[in-house]
Amino acid sequence: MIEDRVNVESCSCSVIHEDAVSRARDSMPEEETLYDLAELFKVFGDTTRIKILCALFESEMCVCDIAALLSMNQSAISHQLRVLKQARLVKYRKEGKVVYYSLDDEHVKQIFDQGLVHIKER
Amino acid sequence: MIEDRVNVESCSCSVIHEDAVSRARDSMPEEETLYDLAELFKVFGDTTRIKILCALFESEMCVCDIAALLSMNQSAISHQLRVLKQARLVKYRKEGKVVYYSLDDEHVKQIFDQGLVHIKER
DNA sequence: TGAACATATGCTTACTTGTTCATATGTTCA
DNA sequence: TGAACATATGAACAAGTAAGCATATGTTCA
Repeated sequence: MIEDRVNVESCSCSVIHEDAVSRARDSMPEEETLYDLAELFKVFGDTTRIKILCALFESEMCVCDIAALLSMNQSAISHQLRVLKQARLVKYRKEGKVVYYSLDDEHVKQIFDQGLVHIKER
Repeated sequence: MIEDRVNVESCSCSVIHEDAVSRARDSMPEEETLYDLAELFKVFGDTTRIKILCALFESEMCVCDIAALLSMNQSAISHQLRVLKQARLVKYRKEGKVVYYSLDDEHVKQIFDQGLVHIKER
């Protein structure tokens, strides 16, 4: 062996701690899981959506209510509710022409609260 | 009163459930808190950063190790570590020219795990 | 001191994303 | 049926962002 350090393509530098790297590689969840996880947190990563979730902690609400609460137009809220719905963070029920949104899941609040704990300390 | 429904500016529709809206308004954390929370989750909302955090669950690592592990170049990792550092999710120690990064906080894993629980069910 | 190396950073580019506007869908009620 | 209304959605635009390149900083060691 001419080189005893492994050069990985698209990385200009060499592995310093082989053991740590391979342990990390072994413990790493599969690609898809990590992707889904990032997608989930991405949904939490917007002020409008955070506010919507926060509002729904209190009670179910229709689109108009949320729009009024946040002083935003109905379309913007509707678009964001779609994102939340796709992430299975909210569910809805229809009553005539009114659509009521509520939390789909108890984890939502737990994730939210864990985040709060982090930003609150210091 | 000619109108008994409140029309809020920049919202084309009217409040349907006054009580729910005002309750939500009262329970809503202050603007800054919600903003910070969204910023925090935004940091979790990227596959590269998720992978970096995941690697650091196992042990501290230097920039080159992480770059090799993720098959990405050193610059990209360094940029992302900066973001993680600013969000106080990772800390670092220097040993000569090598910089070792590790988790700053126990919440990181708890937030991570809560997210995992959500995506794993169904 | 100077070469080698680990890391950081400014700039640029390609891509993503939140919001708005206009309009479509679907429901109620006179 | 048709007007009024709640919601959804497609297109367009502006703002934000991740990654790469080039280079700067700072450390070690001969």
